[in-house]
Amino acid sequence: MKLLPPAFRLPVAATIYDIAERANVSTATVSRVLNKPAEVSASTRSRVLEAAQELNYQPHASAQNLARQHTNYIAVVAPVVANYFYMHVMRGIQHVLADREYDLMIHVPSHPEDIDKRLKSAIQPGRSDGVLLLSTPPNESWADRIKDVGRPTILVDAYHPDIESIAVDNERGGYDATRHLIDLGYERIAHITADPEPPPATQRREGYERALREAGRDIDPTLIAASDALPFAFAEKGGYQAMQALLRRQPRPDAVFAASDMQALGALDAVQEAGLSVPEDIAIVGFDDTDLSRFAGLTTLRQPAEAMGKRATEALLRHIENENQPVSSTVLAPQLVVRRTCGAESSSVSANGQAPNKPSTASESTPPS
Amino acid sequence: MKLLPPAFRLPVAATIYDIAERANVSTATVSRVLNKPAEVSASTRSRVLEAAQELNYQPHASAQNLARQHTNYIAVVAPVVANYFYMHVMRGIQHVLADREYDLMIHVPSHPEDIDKRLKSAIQPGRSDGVLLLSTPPNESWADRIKDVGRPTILVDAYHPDIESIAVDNERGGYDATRHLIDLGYERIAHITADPEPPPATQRREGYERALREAGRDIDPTLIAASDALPFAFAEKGGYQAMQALLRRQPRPDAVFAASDMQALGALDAVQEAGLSVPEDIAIVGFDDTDLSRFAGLTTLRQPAEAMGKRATEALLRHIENENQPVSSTVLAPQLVVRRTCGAESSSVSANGQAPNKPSTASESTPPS
DNA sequence: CCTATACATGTAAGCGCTTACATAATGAAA
DNA sequence: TTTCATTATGTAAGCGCTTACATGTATAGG
Repeated sequence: MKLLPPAFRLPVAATIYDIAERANVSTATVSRVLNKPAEVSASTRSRVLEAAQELNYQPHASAQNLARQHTNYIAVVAPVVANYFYMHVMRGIQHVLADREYDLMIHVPSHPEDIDKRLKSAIQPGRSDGVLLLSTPPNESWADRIKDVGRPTILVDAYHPDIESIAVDNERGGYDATRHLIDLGYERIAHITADPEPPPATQRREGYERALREAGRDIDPTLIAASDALPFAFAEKGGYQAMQALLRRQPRPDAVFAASDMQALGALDAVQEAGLSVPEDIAIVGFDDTDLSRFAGLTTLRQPAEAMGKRATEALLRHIENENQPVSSTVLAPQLVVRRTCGAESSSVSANGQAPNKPSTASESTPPS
Repeated sequence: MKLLPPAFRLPVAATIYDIAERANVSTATVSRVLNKPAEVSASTRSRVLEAAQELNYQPHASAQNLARQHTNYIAVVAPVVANYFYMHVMRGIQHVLADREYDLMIHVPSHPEDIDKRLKSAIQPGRSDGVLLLSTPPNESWADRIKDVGRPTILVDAYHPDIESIAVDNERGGYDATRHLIDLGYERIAHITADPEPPPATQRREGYERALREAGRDIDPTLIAASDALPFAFAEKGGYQAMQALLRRQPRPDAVFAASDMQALGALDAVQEAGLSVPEDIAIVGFDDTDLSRFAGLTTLRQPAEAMGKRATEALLRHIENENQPVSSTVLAPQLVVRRTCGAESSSVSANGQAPNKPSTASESTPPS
């Protein structure tokens, strides 16, 4: 080991070769004491450990990944980062990964065309051991690709028959939301969705329509407003614009079910800006139940985001760690959270608008694949 | 290439060897067409490309990382995921990374003792090309370690003389918040912090104290409430508990400056729960300006989180891509955002509690290091 | 026609680690 | 003492890619 003055010593990390030399053993032995210490005698083990200590050794992750044929990385692709729903899903993911030796890699497309690039990256060989696709339903071509590559993959808030998935029952949520509004006596119930309409939005709309039909009402297409889905379908701005359109209808709707909380919040803004009040003039129900909704007093359908993240990650690890798990798709029931904006203000509501806990209606099913 | 029936073909990815064989060239040539296509003749280039196409080739990331001696990964370590401030910082990071070929790795400690493990992982050889430390001030030992390892590192919302950093002027923010309350005529201005107190909280408290002193008032230690910092110092629960304590003081404080918006929101809850109202009985000012605050009508000091993420990432890339950048530390001025909870309701306020845009007081300085 | 030059491709040595297999050393059984 | 396990260690071949260098081939200049 030739010494150079500190200023000129490049910060080049020690390798197992350095340790081997210093401890007078082969690199194989070094590797063994680091990975399966039981297989090496106590005396050389301590000699090696000491050398490693002195050299401040840290294994080179890429080299390990290459040699071991796995990375201990989990890739997640999500449409956006700064969003309450994904944030909570991430918390769930992070929660189960905390005790395990996996690191999290996150891929977020910067625009819709970027999705392909991100997906490709996520399933690229040597990049991750498994991938979590949040609100990113794969088309057939991608589904094939995923199966071909054989990289364990779980869909969250999306569905495909051949890939394990976990999602909320969106149709039911849409139904429950609308039904709630009907029961409260609203007459002209509008709906806010996005265009193009992501699959979950479609299902929510279908639930909305079913509730209306079941109540013997016609579906008035002029009461369904689809806002521009870019950059993110469920964003606040879309709800704001869609609501503005709805306010121009004659007669005006007296209630709105928005496909997301962010849209609902945008709608709320638009209503108030028009000098009307919620829920007196127009009632609003959202979908998601982000923290924001609590503060805004939004009535909404709760998606158990954190739980979804947790369960998805557990499923993913199961697939990574034992081959040949059957693929299952589980659907969670969303839960109606009644707050201020629907005008159902019957029971007392706590300071922050949180409704008293309703009996849980959550249920789930894991249909055979 | 021996063919097996599909069911038995393990999904083993094609390598450059497969391509080389199929295109009748050496692996060096394959690598060249993939990386520096200009150096190879058009005819063999297309032959290779075709073979790659047919084999559905994707390079093995770990192998590339090992051979190239860099990963194109950026590691970020943040104390929590599900938090509005970090979410926005992340958005900034993601935004600048979008066009570049870097992927994001995120490390979040599951509890305070876990930080070491995460930091170690973040700077481990072969794991990232650079690291962003959010609200994670390194102690001396870690600072040394980081310098030794030579991995480019940027501190966000933290400071260390030897490491590039970007943060808001917390002392000034604390001063401005308190000053605002003083100017509005409040007499007994309390403060909510955390215990142990993270450095930014200390600075905010110092600003609070300076404003008080400057106004010729005494600092009443019974008006400074420090809540339990776990699991996350700036969390809602802490503010709630601290506020409960403050409400027991005689005479009661008539205003509170909380070290974070989440704490402020918790405090707001506590006040309302006690049957008092904001701002009539007690005024509240927070720090951060998350979206939550907008909906809650919270007066607060805005930290430009997204901009911080952006600039930190740009700085990081600068360090990664050209050696020997000088280390600089930049501090941004926080900006007072007046809303409902401080009782300054002079000007009209838009529907969601957003104050009309004040002239920006933002400024910044980049002291020589 | 010979040589110098440029360009295209191949050879092989890494990058830092893991691991199957071979070898050596030790002690117990015969 | 010889033999056979058993255990500890070393040897070397990968993992899949990149790249310095060597070699080969075509082209232009003399």
